[in-house]
Amino acid sequence: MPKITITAALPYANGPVHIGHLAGVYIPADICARVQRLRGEEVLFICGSDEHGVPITLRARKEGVTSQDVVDRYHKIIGDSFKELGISFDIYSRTSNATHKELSQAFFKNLYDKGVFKEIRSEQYFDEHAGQFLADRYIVGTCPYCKNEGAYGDQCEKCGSTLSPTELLNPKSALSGSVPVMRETINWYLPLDEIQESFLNEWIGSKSHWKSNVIGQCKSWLNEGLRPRAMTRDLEWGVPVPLEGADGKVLYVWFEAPIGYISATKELRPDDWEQWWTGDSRLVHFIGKDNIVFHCIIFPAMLHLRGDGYVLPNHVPANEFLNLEGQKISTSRNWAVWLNEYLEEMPNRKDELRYVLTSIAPETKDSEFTWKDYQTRVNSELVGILGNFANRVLVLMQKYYEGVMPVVGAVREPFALFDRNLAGVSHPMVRDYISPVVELLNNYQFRDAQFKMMELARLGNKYLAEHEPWKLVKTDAAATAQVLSEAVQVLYNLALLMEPFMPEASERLLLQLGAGASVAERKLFWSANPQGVGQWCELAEGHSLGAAGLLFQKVEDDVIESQIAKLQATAAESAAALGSTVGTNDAAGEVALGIGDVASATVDVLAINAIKPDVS
RNA sequence: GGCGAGGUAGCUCAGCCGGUUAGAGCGCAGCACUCAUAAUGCUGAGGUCGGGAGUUCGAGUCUCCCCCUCGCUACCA
Repeated sequence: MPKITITAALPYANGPVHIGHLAGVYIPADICARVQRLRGEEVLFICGSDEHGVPITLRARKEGVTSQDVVDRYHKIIGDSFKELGISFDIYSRTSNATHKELSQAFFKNLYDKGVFKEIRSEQYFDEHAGQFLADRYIVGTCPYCKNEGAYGDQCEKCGSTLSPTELLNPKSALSGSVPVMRETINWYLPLDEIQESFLNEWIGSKSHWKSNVIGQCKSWLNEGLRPRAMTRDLEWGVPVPLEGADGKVLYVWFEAPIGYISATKELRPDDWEQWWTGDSRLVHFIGKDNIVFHCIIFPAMLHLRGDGYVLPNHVPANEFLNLEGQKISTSRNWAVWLNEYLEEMPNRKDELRYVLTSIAPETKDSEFTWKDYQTRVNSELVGILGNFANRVLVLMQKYYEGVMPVVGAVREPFALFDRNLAGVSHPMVRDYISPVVELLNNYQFRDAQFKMMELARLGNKYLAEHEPWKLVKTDAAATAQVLSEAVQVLYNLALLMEPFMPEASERLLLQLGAGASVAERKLFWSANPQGVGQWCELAEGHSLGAAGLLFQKVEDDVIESQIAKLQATAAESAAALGSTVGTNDAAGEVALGIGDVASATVDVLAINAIKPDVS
């Protein structure tokens, strides 16, 4: 049986995690990891903070602290909030630790010794004030085409032209505002062009089962023809290039960060980590659409060139972006719902967030989160359909049988929910509900899988409405026992089926059913036969149910209103702050960041412009 | 600008190797029920499937053109 390595994009330690990240990456990845564990697969779920790169140094400079201070702060905030939400990473590591430094340097050295890299000398802009080379993005000047004065060294946002820094008129450093000078430098490039024909075209071509957005993006790059890409940068903050005479150079973040998946595995399993990366192992990357190219082209290219049996990704189910109240999520404009704040302000509503974000997951296109929709989904689906079904069943059971599963004599057809002559995968409930959920999960269709799960709750409500045990109890004791008993079994299986989506609510419900949550029973449910399709599980006659309680609480209007008000207030505040710093030129400062940045987290470059350079 | 992904009911989204009356949830209207957090169940209204042209016996579904949104565009991550 192959091992399964599931990775979730490393969040960039430049800000907290928001609902866009969760909906696109961490919740689907968590559901996937939980399902595999329940099925008894050998799975590792790997993540950690991505702590290098220019934007972190800029934030540190802006705040007058060290880069390490910045990443320490966000690593803690991000890690704690993931843990509290119940994202079940086997490890949440970070790229500033020693294991990672050592392993990524070794990886680079290995490729270097194989003669993989091209050594290329080039002239780059250098900021003498700030004492560092400038990434194209951090050179600001006038666009040669449209004369926009706020154009970046790589692109003019106004007219959309792709630029190179030397084309900019009046170039200035976004760090210090000073005029940069050209300096010669040397960097090591990954020869993507050389392996396009021999490897990448065919490899990508073999991935016809991948999502259209992922394939499309890859083909777009391949069609253009790949070019060598620099794997080192002239920067202080990062993993030093492990070569003589490479002082002041670090590994490119996109070289080193994906290796973070491997180093985190090594940190977790020092003795057998290699089996997860070079053995009989399947690799799945959960990411947002903005880093498809890095996970589908560059990292696979690195692994391929490394050879040594390294596995290539089996699947990269990248998602699109989540919008918030009709607008793109934006860190610089503070237009986001931050996980750490949600957890504080909406206590005991973790599964509600998981549920809502799964039901609107941007699996095929950008999708939309609104607080009103959140309220509706919680109130009408979790409270109204699921919680209510659980509550009606449990209350009726207490009322009529004091919570003890009644003896059901001969099953009478008119009151039966399903044909008891069918078993295993042919069992009607398995065939119509459990198998489809499993199949959708196997297919990475988490939204549909969760919806199908909810249909079982709808079925339960319908079954009660059809047979009306509260009426039946007055005329037909045997039929009442049968109907309520079957309703309990539906609820029990529903509780098991809920687990990957809403682990805490599942646990609560199992407790109310007096079923605890034995591992054996879960395994039976999730992997009872070779297809990996679950088995219908039943509570025995005489079994005592636990105490009934409400599974979910309604979300009141005032809670929603205050969240919306907060969002608008903080956005207005941040707009005012930006406006005062950079005048009218505010919208130009958006730079998307982060390996895990699935929804346009941004930093304001021009605001940094106003900060005194630290020349010491 | 180039490339890629989208544009389907009031809202949020399915459907798209072309094939009978285009689906779901929410919202809305009516009915039923009263075990349940006024929850649930049933029925119904509601769409010229972004616009235009074409291929076809037949087009949300294929082709071409146009409009709009989002992403990528190689030194942001």
